[in-house]
Amino acid sequence: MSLTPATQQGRATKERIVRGAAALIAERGAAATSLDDVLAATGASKSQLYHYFEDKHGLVEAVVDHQCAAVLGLQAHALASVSSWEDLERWAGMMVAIVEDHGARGGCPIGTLAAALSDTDERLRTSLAEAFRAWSDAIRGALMRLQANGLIAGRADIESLTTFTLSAIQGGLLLAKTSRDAGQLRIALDGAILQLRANAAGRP
Amino acid sequence: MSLTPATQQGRATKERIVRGAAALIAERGAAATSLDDVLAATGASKSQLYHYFEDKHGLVEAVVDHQCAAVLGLQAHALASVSSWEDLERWAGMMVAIVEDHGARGGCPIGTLAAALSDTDERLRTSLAEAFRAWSDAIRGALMRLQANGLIAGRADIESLTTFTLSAIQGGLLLAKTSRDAGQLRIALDGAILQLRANAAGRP
DNA sequence: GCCGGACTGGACTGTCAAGTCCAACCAGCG
DNA sequence: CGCTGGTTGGACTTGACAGTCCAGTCCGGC
Repeated sequence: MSLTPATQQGRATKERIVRGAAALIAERGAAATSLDDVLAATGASKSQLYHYFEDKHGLVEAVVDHQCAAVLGLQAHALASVSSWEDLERWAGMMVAIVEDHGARGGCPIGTLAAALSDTDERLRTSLAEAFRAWSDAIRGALMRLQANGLIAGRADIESLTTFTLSAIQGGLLLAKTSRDAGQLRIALDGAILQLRANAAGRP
Repeated sequence: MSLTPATQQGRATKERIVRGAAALIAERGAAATSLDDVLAATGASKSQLYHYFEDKHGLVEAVVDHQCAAVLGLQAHALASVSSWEDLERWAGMMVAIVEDHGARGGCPIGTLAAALSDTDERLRTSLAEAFRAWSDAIRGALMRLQANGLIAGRADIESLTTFTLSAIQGGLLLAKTSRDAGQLRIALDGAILQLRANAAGRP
């Protein structure tokens, strides 16, 4: 259980620690990130860290929540404006561009955390599972909008298509990061979109 | 660079250490596995470990190679016997069954290692990327067999379908492990197969 | 001004894990 | 038998890291 800061200053400090820790953990993993590393990177002191977080585990929890919120914020926003095939292509292009900009390193922060922490900590696993569920919700929303616009057939199994799309995203990100080639993500997303289009409503 | 044992006894010892370490690392991750844990689990001593491996990093390399070989052996074998849609369905069923048997924990050993180590160590990243490439080869082989049997159209883009299939596998495994629900893998694989069937050769 | 609580700096401690070292052990072989 | 080289047991050293503690500082309210 982490303490909620009472002052503006305290909030800033806690925020700074979480952001710094999130950056370090994203690039080297939670286990390989020491508290001293976080302290050095953020210019905070031991007592500040332990003032706001129970222990290292508490910090990691905060980082997980932070990353989930960040990724979901971006995805929910981007997917919320999808209501045509062109929009969907644009969204896919954005995903690939982001990965390319990072030199195809890191992949999806949530995916990486999920792979590493799901088997280690039950509480974190459920947080991550929840994040994937929320991401699914955003995708489902977009698909239903396409359906409402008559682009996807009414009888299509939206639920399965949603899960399938998310798995293509995650798998594509993992392959891209491992092979350092954003093209793998491109192929995975194109494949997923092709699948969606296969469910296109027939001409009226 | 790890030393190759000169005697039968030495070979057995090294093998025992790698297998034990692989099991521990698969369930808790490389960073969370101490050498003492490995020693305790295998009944080996410090000097044995350092006799056969340079250091911990060397052991992890050996474990990565071992896991890649194990998974690929299984996959290459299972995919080599695929030459009809029924075979492919059977293969998918096997994958889901394996995951279910493990209580949807752990996911793909290669995928988990890739997520954790790709950003940490370049040598390991290339090993993992190589493993994915070999896995792709096995998938491509199966698809080309389907194509040769007239089940997939000659003009289909086998290369993209291969990458797409692998990304569905990995994404499905990650979602399954995070949500502790093998059904997510089932959906991902069904989706991939549906996509392949969409490329079915037209009736002659 | 001054009191109390939120916040901060940083020294300190205990634990644990990586890696070293050496004294053995156990073949096979001359 | 005694030597040699591969192998083994386990104590020991060293360093890093999580977590503790206390002496403060800062700031709003009275």
